[in-house]
Amino acid sequence: MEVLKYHYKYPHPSVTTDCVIFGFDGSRLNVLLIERGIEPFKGCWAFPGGFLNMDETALMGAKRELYEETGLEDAYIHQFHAFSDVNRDPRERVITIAYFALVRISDVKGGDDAAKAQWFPLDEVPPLAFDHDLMLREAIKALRRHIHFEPIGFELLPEKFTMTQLQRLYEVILNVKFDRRNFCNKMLKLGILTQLDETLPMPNKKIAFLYKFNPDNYNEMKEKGFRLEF
Amino acid sequence: MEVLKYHYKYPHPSVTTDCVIFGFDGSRLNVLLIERGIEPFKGCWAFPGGFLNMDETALMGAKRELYEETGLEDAYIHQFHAFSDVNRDPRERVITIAYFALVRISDVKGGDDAAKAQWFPLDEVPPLAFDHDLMLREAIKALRRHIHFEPIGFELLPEKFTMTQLQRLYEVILNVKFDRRNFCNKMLKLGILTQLDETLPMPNKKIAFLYKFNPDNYNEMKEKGFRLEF
DNA sequence: CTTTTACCGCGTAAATATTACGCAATAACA
DNA sequence: TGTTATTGCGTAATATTTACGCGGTAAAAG
Repeated sequence: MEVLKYHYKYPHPSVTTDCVIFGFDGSRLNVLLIERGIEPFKGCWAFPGGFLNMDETALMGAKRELYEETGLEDAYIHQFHAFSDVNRDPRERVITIAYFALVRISDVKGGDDAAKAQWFPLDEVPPLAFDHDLMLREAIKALRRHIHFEPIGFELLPEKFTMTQLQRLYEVILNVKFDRRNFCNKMLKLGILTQLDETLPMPNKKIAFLYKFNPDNYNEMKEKGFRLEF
Repeated sequence: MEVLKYHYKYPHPSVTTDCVIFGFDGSRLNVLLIERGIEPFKGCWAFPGGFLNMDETALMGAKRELYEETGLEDAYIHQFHAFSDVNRDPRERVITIAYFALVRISDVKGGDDAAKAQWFPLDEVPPLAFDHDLMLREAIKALRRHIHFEPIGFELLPEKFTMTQLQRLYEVILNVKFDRRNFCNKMLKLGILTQLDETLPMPNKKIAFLYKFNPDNYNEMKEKGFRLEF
């Protein structure tokens, strides 16, 4: 029998970090899910996550989970809620500090983990393990609020992108429709975009200008307090 | 010697909830602090908080802390961040799920706790125990963001209030100055205020109209997605 | 007792931002 | 070769925000 090494006078909950990883496929917002290989909820899909080590912060834990599943080390990552319902894990009391991450789907390599990982568009997400359905709703709400204070969309697009791609992204995240011309004017007036000389190298339709994100202007705006209204 | 009852194969952190309680004294935003009676940080001021019981959620724990210090049961309360730095508590690994609460200072009774509690205006807050200085900065940031999505100011004012009081509150929270006439117009146009026939019963200056918050209209707006821009 | 000062409520005009479209050009597709 | 979808470049109407003016009241100051 295994020796139990850690003794407490009062019971302590387990603490885990979960990471809701958002990606944009050009038309829809996706999340990366893991198929659970063990009970409970074996065979169910869930967000990547795991127990927090005693020498790492929650942020470090979330980054570790992200790295294990995607190979990415520098993605945008943000804590949005701690979930603490008493019976959210059937095994024992587990408190989860949840983060969302924004990544480029094309940058994601297969994880080190043997676990099966797969992207799901938001409207095709299957029922999830634990309270992860709730977690997803909260992550989306947090993302929608966050987008008003930081132009996080750029983390989801390729380095060079067309205005239409950017518009689609904002429309999908906020679940609204914009007029193309008005959206373009507003975005350009912000001054955080640089128009490139290049045009779309893979033209299905008419050629379109490519833009890239201008980090100098963006960081300056962030200092002064960014506000993006739609 | 005490018997240690709870055994784990892997170490578990302790989990606590802390509650940053905001109050408005008519001209400044205040927080309620507790003078610590025990080590560590004995004699230092800190936010009320304590260990989470195994049968309560973090929200229940935060409400319990709030009740113990203020006697209030129905105050506005909102989770804003989980703090997880490895050495934030010198005794052991402690993770804190932090909430902020908005209360009317006049409603606060002395707590059940023997602990010494005292209101401090934000610009007179002493150095705090643990990482509570950081916690306060994060709470203020969260409050400032939150005010754009919910008219939380009403939780901090008396039931009947003058437009000037409301303006002061918003100015103090957002750290800006508004034109009195423009602020008034904007607020009234929102449709969440009801003007009362009464006037200020304690007139230092000219008599001023009293308003109250109209919960029907407010709740309706919240359904449709509230956005308060300043 | 008179003046000063600080509020209060009620406005309005100018500047700015948002919204709703028009239109010609390009390229895929039938 | 016409149809359709998409791109870039506008502009006019509308709404919102901002910056003030004015007369009145009351406490405080001279």
